[in-house]
Amino acid sequence: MQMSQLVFKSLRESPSEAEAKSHQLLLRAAYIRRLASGVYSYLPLGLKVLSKVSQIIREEFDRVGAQEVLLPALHPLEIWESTGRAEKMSDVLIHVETKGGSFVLGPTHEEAVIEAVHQDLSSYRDLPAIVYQIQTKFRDEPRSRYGLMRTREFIMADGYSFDADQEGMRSSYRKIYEAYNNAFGRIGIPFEAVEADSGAIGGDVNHEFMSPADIGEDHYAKCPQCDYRANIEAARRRVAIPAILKNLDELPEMSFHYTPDAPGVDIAVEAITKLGVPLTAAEMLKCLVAKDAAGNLFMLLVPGDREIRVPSGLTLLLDDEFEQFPFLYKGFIGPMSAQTNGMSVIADYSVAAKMIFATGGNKAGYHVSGAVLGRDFDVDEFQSLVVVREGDPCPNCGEPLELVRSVEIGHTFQLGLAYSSLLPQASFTGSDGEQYPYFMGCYGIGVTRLIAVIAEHFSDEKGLCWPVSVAPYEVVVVPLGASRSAEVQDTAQSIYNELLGLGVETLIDDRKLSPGVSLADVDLMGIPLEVIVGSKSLAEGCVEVKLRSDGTVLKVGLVDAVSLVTERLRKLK
RNA sequence: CGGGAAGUGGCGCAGUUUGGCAGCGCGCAGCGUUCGGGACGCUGAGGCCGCGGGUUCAAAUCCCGCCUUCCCGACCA
Repeated sequence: MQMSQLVFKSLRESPSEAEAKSHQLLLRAAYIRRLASGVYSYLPLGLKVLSKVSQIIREEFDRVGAQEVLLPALHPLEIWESTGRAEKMSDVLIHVETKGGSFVLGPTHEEAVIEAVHQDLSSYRDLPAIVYQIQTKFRDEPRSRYGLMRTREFIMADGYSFDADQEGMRSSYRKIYEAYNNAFGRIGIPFEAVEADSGAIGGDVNHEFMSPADIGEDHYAKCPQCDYRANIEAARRRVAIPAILKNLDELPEMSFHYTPDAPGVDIAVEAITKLGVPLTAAEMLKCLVAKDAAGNLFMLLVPGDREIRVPSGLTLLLDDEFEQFPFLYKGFIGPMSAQTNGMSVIADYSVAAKMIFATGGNKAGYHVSGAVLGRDFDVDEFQSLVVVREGDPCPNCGEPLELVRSVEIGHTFQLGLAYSSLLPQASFTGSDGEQYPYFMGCYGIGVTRLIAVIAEHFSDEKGLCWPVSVAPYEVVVVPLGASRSAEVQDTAQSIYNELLGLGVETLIDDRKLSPGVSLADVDLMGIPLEVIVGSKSLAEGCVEVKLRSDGTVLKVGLVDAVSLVTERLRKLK
């Protein structure tokens, strides 16, 4: 490709809207252009990268036996109503009214894929099957940001597996897990698979693939000692529970304190301390009330200095929901007699370790101190209920955990029967002639987000710096002063032709520009290998081969130039 | 949805305080001189100053309303 023909013009300064490095560079080097907030066009260079990333993912899906399909982006509203997700995911759904009825733009494709394949997977003989697509998704993000990082329209590679039983599902899951590791490995970015929370999609075991990055919006806990890795939303910590519990008889009585204007933990601690009972936030019991889908109430107990991690399946009560329960005094809730009021009590393990707490008095304006586990309140179940912090003990080995800022680039779910149990058509006939629901899995890679992550990771002060696996071109030939020197012109042209002839994806900067501009543009663009042809080195019978990633330049004789380039390319791959 | 900042030629910005010819740098077009790391001279094109209303002899500038964009937070398969 001749750069004079390429739809490309670099920007010397980045548009003020761009904050993240990847966003700035992708705009400056003419890979993408913004159409609206969180909506981007891919220019020729951007599309080349997108195609390469997609192709790697495609090959790895294919390698484990998944079959590519293409599902619609436009979904009849009814299929979303059929699983209740028109309601559940209403925040992100973009609605489209047409002469033919109400539609939504697909943010994900569980319903659509079932509609697409269930006729063809109607017998146990048809299973297992994995299909995938690489397609545009639409989500009405409340806050798109960081260029391709979080957008309202983005491309995802999403796979769906269909199995006859749980063991089959696990086996399909392992295949995709492997495919993901291979795909991210080929691209060459750092990543780790971590245990994850299943969130709104629901289901059983799942993993997130995280890539550490400064612009990451997620954190995961990592144990430096063992292989424990978990998303902050799923991470647990170890709590040591003393073997000998305190003797109840020797403990102080529970006493009430009048703390009228002290609903939160911090001000309650202050108020109670002022009343002559010194206290820290850690000695306070934070009591939150949540409900499950069936409307059952749960009281969740964590130490006052910790943030709660709400178990999946539960949601905290909203303000107006509190009013439905006269025994709940918001800001003054305590665990005493929770069971009598129909609540199950779930406490963090650390509650069992400490046993004595100050907490809400279950009366407006009152707190208590000296509430003792097993005497003044009871716990139905202990769990790890707090959001882990840097330094918390690893649940496996007890070493202090580290928190890593990262970007979610992929997610794999074992859905089990979560969707197939809701949709009668999501079933097959077993060998006994009965109908059974599919055991499903679903898997997603944010392809366009990946581009942002790659750009973020592979860039320096000069610009982008793509790994060969996804670079828009492998080599760029840069003649310096070609308009003044027929020799430079001819040499560059013949190297270019020769590389093209060998099937190397090559670009030549045939624009009539001064050398500084040309070299700066080419660096900004981030092509892995630059072949610089100038009169100075030509006088010695040489050209220069520059490795963009580390800036090293190798002078090489004319006759060896092409073979050196192809050899270096081979090494880089 | 809450808090903050900003919208002036393709990009970056000044001008708004104190109303009075719409400017600068980059980019773009032409000519010439340059030429191994974003060169220079001359000439030129390109603007509904986000949109709508109001005040005024006069509005980029003051007032009211709206829209858009970005940042922080809430949210997030």
